[in-house]
This record gives sequence, structure tokens and C-alpha cells, in this order.
Amino acid sequence: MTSGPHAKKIGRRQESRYPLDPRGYRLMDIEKRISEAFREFSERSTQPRQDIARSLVRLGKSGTAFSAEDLLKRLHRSNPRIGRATVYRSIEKLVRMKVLDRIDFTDGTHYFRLCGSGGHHHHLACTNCHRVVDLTFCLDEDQIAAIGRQESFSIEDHAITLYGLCKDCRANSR
Amino acid sequence: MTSGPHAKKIGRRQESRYPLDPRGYRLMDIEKRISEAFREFSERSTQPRQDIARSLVRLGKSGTAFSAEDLLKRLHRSNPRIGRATVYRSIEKLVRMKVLDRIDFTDGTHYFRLCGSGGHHHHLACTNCHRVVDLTFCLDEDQIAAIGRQESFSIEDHAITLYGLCKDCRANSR
DNA sequence: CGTGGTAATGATACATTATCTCATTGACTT
DNA sequence: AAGTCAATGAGATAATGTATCATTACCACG
Repeated sequence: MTSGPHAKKIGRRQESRYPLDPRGYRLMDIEKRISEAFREFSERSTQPRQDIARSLVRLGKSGTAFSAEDLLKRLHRSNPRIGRATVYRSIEKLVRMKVLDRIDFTDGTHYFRLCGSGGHHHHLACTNCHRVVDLTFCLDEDQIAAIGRQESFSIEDHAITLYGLCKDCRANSR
Repeated sequence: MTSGPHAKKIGRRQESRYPLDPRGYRLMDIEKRISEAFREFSERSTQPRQDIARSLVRLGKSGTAFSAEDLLKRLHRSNPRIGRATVYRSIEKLVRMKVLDRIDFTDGTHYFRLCGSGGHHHHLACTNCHRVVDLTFCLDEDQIAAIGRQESFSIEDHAITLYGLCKDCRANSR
């Protein structure tokens, strides 16, 4: 539940014969993860779900974080009949399947993004352009356990987000 | 910006001649912090602000986290004329003054709560009853700096929240 | 103290984001 | 080929927060 097996060095990129997205993740993995997730939460392969999966793969390629409404608009460009409820329902399930991450910003907004890896990780987010970088560092499990004991909580999850400005946004600000 | 001077041991309670709230913080400090914050963001001491400060002190005593709408309802009980905008504006400013903390839950909801201490801290939150405990532990500054360098971000803030079930909610669940 | 300037307020409209309802559709089984 | 029912989509509704702006009421000043 805490640190997981993905303890590769921060910023290290793995080799692959598949094309890499800007963050260095294998696209085949992403497609596979999305379709697997869809299969897992329902047996029927419907048109809207195929559209959503295709859109998410594209967004995965560009590395962009998006709001629910962003995704809805993007889907409407190719098929205006797709329903708002379908998109929200899909996002909700994909977040639960850990295919999408939800990143909360301190101003109360939140964006979604394809998980870079299947494993446990945290985020570094640009508060200006909402670019998000996955971080594989984590808290010490023993430390968490000690806090849980001390406060009589059973700790089941945690989130760490670092906020700042990315290179580009820093350059473009006064 | 990161660890700060409030490095007292987790769960340790300081002595005082003032009454303690359930979390062990001095009430006089809370009242003083609220009125100071109000004074700082505006020179006028208005009736609604006094009402809000009084309500927050009470909520501080009970240790309860509350939603914006919770606070509005509570204020309406003693004065139904107080406006929604006033309450939202006050919360926003008090969060900015670091008198209130905003705690985001993984289901997308968020609650507010009087900061236990003025210093930098993080949260342990019960996902069932939304009880929140302040934690004074923090990430290592050097580690944050290293990540910033590696990803070319200027990191300006961070949030850590641990989620779980408190003693009571664990007992009351199946 | 009275009063004028103005910060703050409150009523309300509006905006945004998300959920609910339920008749209809269409994916899959047989 | 047809029936079944999960999934969808249209739109109503909910939940939450923001903008507008006429009115109120602090409080500094005389």
C-alpha cells in the first residue's frame, strides 16, 4: 500500500523497442492498461469506451493533464453525441482502477492524467501550466506505521504533491 | 517553507495555564490568531466577522473539520441574514492567512479546520468521520531540492496527507 | 457625538462541476 | 435472428462557488 516495487531512480528512463512518450513511458503499456481496465470494470466493449480509450492514449502521448470537461470537449469534436455522464462515469472508474491519476491543486481545481507507471508514486505539479511529473520517492513505511500507532489510526493511503513552477513557466514569468 | 521550527515530537502536548482543546492547543492562541488575521486583512471589525470568529473558536474547541456550507448553516442558526458570499470570502482569506487549513479528501470533497499551530505541518485524516490530526513530520529539504533540480522545477510548496480510519470509525465498522 | 466616505455586506443571478433519472440503444449470448 | 440487460445519452437537478451591485454600517474626522 505504501512504497511498492517501483523504486527506480528518479528521472531514470527504461530502454524499450516501443516508442516513448515525452515522459519516457512505453505507449503499448498505456494502451494495454486502458483496455485491460475497461475490460475489468465491464465486459462490454462499447463505442464510447473505445473513443475514450483512444483519446486517453493521445493525451498520454502529449503528457498533458486534463480536466473532465477538457476530455468531454475533446471527445465531442469527433463525436458530439457522447454523453457527459458517460465521460464522468468512465473517469471515475479509471481513477479507481488506477489508470488515471487525479491531481488536486491548492486553488481547489483538479486535473487527471494517465498514470506513468502502474506502481505507487506521487506528483510534482506546475501550478501555472498544470504539467505533472511522476515521482517515485515515498515516505518511510516505518514512519507511517509509527504515526498510525501514535494516533490510533489505521492508515490506508497517502498522497504527496510538490507544487512549483516548471522550467518554461519560470522563464515566462516576470 | 519546508520543515520549520515546530519540530516537537508527534503527540507531545505542551503545558499551559490556559484551557486546552481536545487536540491540546491553547484556546487563547486560537482566538488571538483569528482576530489578528481578521485585523490584518481588513481594518474594520464588522458583526459578521465577529460571528465567524466566534464560530471558529467553538469549532476549534470541538476539533471538528467543517465544510464551507457547514459553517454557513451554523452561522445562520444565530443570524440568518449573514450572506453566503461573506462566509466564502472569509474562509478564503483565513486560508490565505494560514489560520484555516484546507484538507482535500480522495473522493474530491474538502473540509476546513483551524490550524493547530502556526507552523508548517501536514495532516492525518479519517476518511469516514473527517477527523483531522496535525502532523509535524515533514520531507527532507535536501530531497525536495534534489527533485527540483532534477526536474527543472522551482518547488515552492508541498502537501502530504495520510488517509485512514480513526479509532472510533474502525470500531464502528463491520 | 454626528456625519461622510468607503469597505464590507447580502441578495441574487450566474457559473461551474458533477450526479441522477430513466427511456432508449446496442453489445453480446444463445 | 432475437432477447436481454448493461450501458448510454439527454436533460433535469444538485452541489458548490463566484460576480454584481445597490445598500449598510464601520470608523475617522471634525
